[in-house]
Formats: sequence, structure tokens, C-alpha cells
Amino acid sequence: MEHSGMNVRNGPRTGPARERELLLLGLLRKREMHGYQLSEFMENHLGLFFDIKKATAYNLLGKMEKKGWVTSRKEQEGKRPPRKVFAITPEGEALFQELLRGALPEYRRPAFPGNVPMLFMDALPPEELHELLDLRREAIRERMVALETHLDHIAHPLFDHQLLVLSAEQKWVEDLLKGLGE
Amino acid sequence: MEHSGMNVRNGPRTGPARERELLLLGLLRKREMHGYQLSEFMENHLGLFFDIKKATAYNLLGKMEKKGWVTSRKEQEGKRPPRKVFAITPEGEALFQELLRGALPEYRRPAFPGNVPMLFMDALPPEELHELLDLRREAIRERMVALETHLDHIAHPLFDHQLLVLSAEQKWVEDLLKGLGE
DNA sequence: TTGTACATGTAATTGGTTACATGATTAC
DNA sequence: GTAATCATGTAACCAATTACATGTACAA
Repeated sequence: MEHSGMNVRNGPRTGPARERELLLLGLLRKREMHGYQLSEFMENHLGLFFDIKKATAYNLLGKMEKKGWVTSRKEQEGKRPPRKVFAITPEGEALFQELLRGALPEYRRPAFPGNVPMLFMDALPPEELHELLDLRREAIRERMVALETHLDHIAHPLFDHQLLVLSAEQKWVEDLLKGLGE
Repeated sequence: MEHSGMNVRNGPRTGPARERELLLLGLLRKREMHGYQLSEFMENHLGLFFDIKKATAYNLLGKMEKKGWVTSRKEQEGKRPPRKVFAITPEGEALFQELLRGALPEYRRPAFPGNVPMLFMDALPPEELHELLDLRREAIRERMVALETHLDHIAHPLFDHQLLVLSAEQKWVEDLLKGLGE
């Protein structure tokens, strides 16, 4: 079912699924894991940075197995539900290396969907705008506190990144508030 | 075709389409426009911040018309293709107000898919890592230059936001490089 | 005469989430 | 006995993009 001739040379992977593949491969590279475990790990340790749902992980793992990037073996422990333990293959490792080198030097524009309403601040009466912006400031602050108290240093540099970005956002909102006459 | 009983109380809208609806409504609120025009406007003036494709805009406008948030009238100018000019309705205006007040005070976590590879920096030999991070730094710098020279001040505060975030990212990468022993 | 801008729209596909289905084990 | 945790997976759906289809006008 390879779609004909043209474009078989599927060069350096692009597209939105790329990062998730990289993420799963990179984690499996350190140690083999079963889907549930992987999913929990991401939720517990990487949930502040990335956001992947269980079903997504299971689906992706299935596809990646079909493509030969990972293999799985059944594992039964006691009477618990049987696990499907995934391990990265040499092809998977090669892809990982390629994806990593492709993605690392690139700048991928982050998405700030939460900024859309900022386009229309002029639609609100100044006092109400002030009030709402103040709430936003508070929401950002709360998030910073949450970050700082959640001292799980597994993902260290990303942690710093988050803090830097959050303080930039904080400053921005504060400047806006000042501009409104605090 | 309203899906039955439960949940008819569709309270303050949430979900991913929310911002795009807000965006389209907010723009139509200032003046009526046809799809192509709207789409071009977003590309030219808001393309640095948000990213909506033509087909998406056309589709959304169609749906929003069905829901009664906008109306359209045909307009023929000379022999050019006929235009479908959209205008916001009172219901649309009400929704706009609701969406705006709902979204403004919230903090929506931005997505940084480009940071996934940063999790796996330890998989690379230090000199190569240094090289790749340097390219990333350069990519960020280029983007800042592009922003600064693109002096289209329509979206003023968002512009500042972008710059603040970019310099945070820049600083982050530079700190990483320093940590590697510049 | 070739290409770009204008103008709208549909179809196919991708990517992801929610909701559903199953079932044993452990904790309260 | 009832809820939460462990464990996997599918089906339905939603959102968005790409690719396709159509056709005129104008500029190179």
C-alpha cells in the first residue's frame, strides 16, 4: 500500500506527530515500559510540559510497532492484567537519532491560544478590563507557585524554561495593567 | 438534531474551537468582511501570532452562519467572483461578549512542542549538542529580527508579548550553552 | 501563455480526545 | 460493597489541514 513512486523518499520526518514519536522513543530508549506505565510516567513527570492522553499513547505505540520502531512482548505478573512491554528497535533508535537532530536546532513557534482575547481588550470598559486582567495575572502567579512547589527535578532544564516564560507573561500583564493606570 | 436532553445547558463554551470563533467574531465585529478578506487579514496582520488556514476559516464561517452568529449577503463587484460578506448578528455579539469575558482572565498553558527534543540532550555528544543548540539560538535570534523589522503595529500588545517570550527563550538557550562550557 | 491574485467551497485525510467496554485486584 | 488502581484497547467524534475543483481578471 505504499503510495506510488513519487515521495517514497520520505526524508526527515515533519508534521505534528513528530514530537510525540520522539517523546515515546526517547523514553523507551532509557528503559522498556508498558503502555500504562509510559502514560503514567508522562502524566506524573512531564505533565507540566506536554500533554498526552492514554488513548493517544496506546494508539501511537500500536502504530509504531507496525512500523517496526518498537517491539512488544507480553508479560504477566501474578494475576494482574497482562502487560504489553515495549522496547525500542534498532530502526527506532535510528529514527530517534534522526528526529532528535532534526528537531533540536529548529525553532517551532509556540502557540498561545489564550492570547486571542487580548486582541479585543478595547471592547471592554476600562474598569472591567482591569479586573479581568488582574484575574489573569493571578492565574499566572498561581501557576508559578504550583511549578515552584512541585519540585520534581527530573525534567530540569524544561522546568527553568517554564519559569522564564511564565515570568515573561507575568511582566507583560503587569505592564498592561500599569498602562491602564494601576 | 439537538442531542437529547442532558447538557442542553451548554454554559460558557469551552474546547479548542473557542478561540477561533472568538477571533472571527471579534474581527467581524469591527467591520463586515468576506471570507477571503478575513483570511488575508489574519495572514497579513495576525500571522505572527495565530495561524488559521483558508479552508478552516471558510468552514468555521459556514458553521457559525448555521448557528446564527453571523449572517451573509452576496456581493458582486464588476466581474470578479461573487463575494459572501459576513456580518455579526446580535446573538453573535452576545457570544463574543461571553467568550471574551470567559477567556480573558484564564491562563491557557501555551504549547511548546519544539521543546520535546530538549528532554534528550544527554543522548548527544557534547560538541554536537553545542553545535545544534547554537543553531537553535540563531533561529530564535532570526525570528526576533523578523519581528522587529515587521513594524505592523496593528496588534500592538501581542507584539510585545512575542518579544518578551522570545527573549526568555533566547536567554534559556544561552544559559544552556554556558552550562556546557562556552 | 504562464502565473498570480481573487473568490469560494468540498473531500479526503490526519491527529487527537472522549467515551465506551472489559475485567481483576486492592483499599476503604 | 463500592470505589480506585491496574491494564488494554476500540469506536465515535471533533478539529484542522491538505489537496482538489472551479473560474475570472490581470500582469509578466
